[in-house]
Amino acid sequence: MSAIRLLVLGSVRQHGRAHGYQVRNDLEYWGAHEWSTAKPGSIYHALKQMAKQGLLHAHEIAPSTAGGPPRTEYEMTEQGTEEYFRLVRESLTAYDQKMDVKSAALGLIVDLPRAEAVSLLKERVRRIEEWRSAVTDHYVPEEGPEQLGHIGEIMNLWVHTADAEAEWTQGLIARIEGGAYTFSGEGEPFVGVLADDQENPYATGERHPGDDR
Amino acid sequence: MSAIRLLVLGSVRQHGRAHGYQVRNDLEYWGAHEWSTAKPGSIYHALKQMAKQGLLHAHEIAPSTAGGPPRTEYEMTEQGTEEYFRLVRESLTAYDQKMDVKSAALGLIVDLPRAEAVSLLKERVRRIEEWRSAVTDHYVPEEGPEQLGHIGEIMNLWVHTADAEAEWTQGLIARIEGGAYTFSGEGEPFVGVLADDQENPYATGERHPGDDR
DNA sequence: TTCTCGTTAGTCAAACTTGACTACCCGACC
DNA sequence: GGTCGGGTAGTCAAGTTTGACTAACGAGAA
Repeated sequence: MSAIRLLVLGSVRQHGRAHGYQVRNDLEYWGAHEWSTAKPGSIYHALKQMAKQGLLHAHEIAPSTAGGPPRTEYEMTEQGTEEYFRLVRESLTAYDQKMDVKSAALGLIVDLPRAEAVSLLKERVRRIEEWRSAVTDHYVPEEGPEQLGHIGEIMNLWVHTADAEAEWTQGLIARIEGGAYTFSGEGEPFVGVLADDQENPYATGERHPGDDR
Repeated sequence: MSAIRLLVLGSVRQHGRAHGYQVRNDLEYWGAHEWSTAKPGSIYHALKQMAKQGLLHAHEIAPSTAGGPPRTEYEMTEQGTEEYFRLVRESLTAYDQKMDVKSAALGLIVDLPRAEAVSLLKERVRRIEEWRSAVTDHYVPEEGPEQLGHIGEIMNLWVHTADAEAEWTQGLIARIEGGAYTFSGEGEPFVGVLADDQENPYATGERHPGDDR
């Protein structure tokens, strides 16, 4: 599953009520167009789809004074909030080496209480290690690893990547346990969206690092 | 871009001529259903699309004696071969942190001459380092990194991942330069596809490590 | 004999993604 | 006073992916 729903729900939730263009701007502000499928088409599609499924409630709104077509504003439903937290938790614990899901989950992690964030990350590390030993056990043929030829390098890369990520996650856990960042229920949350009147420093259309796709 | 075309072209090329089910089996043998979008629908779609675009040539064939519907066999065209090598080269050098493309490229790297493989991998390392410095330069705000809050961890993860991959790639380069594996033009190639009569040890439907998606 | 199961080979609708496009308004420039 | 660029808000067709489904045949069980 892609990170698009997670990102869109996260944005709508922080606004309370938002229209597509606002969400689109948030995601651009977060840099999400560079590491996920967050293009206009996907965002509007996700909004409509989730409205159809009852995760969001849609309101038709007259065109803004700034010009442009009439907008649709979306609000979280109870069901949407539940789904949002389910997705955040799942994305934090599931090891599936997809950059977009990882990055999105990391950006939204502070919507959880600190203790839960830590325990989910520990679960993630546990699963990475489980995955690692399953792979090394399963894909080493009885005739010895030479049988795999250069194909063995694929597994080698996976394992190396998994190790690097586990190590990094341990570091993150330590930082969070050490009191870094502001989590849910700990006072003024980190401002992760643009206010209505705030300009977006990244909405320039200019090339950014990571624009390699 | 996904890895599906690369994988399908790689499989057809090694067979000389192949029908969809054969390709599907190869990809399963390679484990590709676990780290890429290689499901039946995608495979057959890619074959048809590439036939339409002139990368493959399609032959209608009577049903096999083993039962089932009539098959279509595909053969590489000149254009398809060109596109295949373009894709392999591009996938080896472009740093876009997509597991599927990386794994596919690694599996097909021996279709290139050894010297070229090495120089493409060196180019890859160069690009990773370029990307790294672009990211660290660009995303550290003037007011100091604290301004980013927990969002900075996303960048932190990227950089850590990039470093791990660069290091691993250096290791691979060393192994290849040290004479490991058999590359194009070096005699009997590594057998990377299933012969017609060979059973597929992985086509069991059984759960494998990495089935986390 | 008939039934069911597994293998062979592929199709299809629904969902999602891509990239380009529309239409409106405002302010600046010439 | 016209028009040109840029911001606002979104649509659309074409391409891709997903997951479930079909249909034919052979082998072995009941």
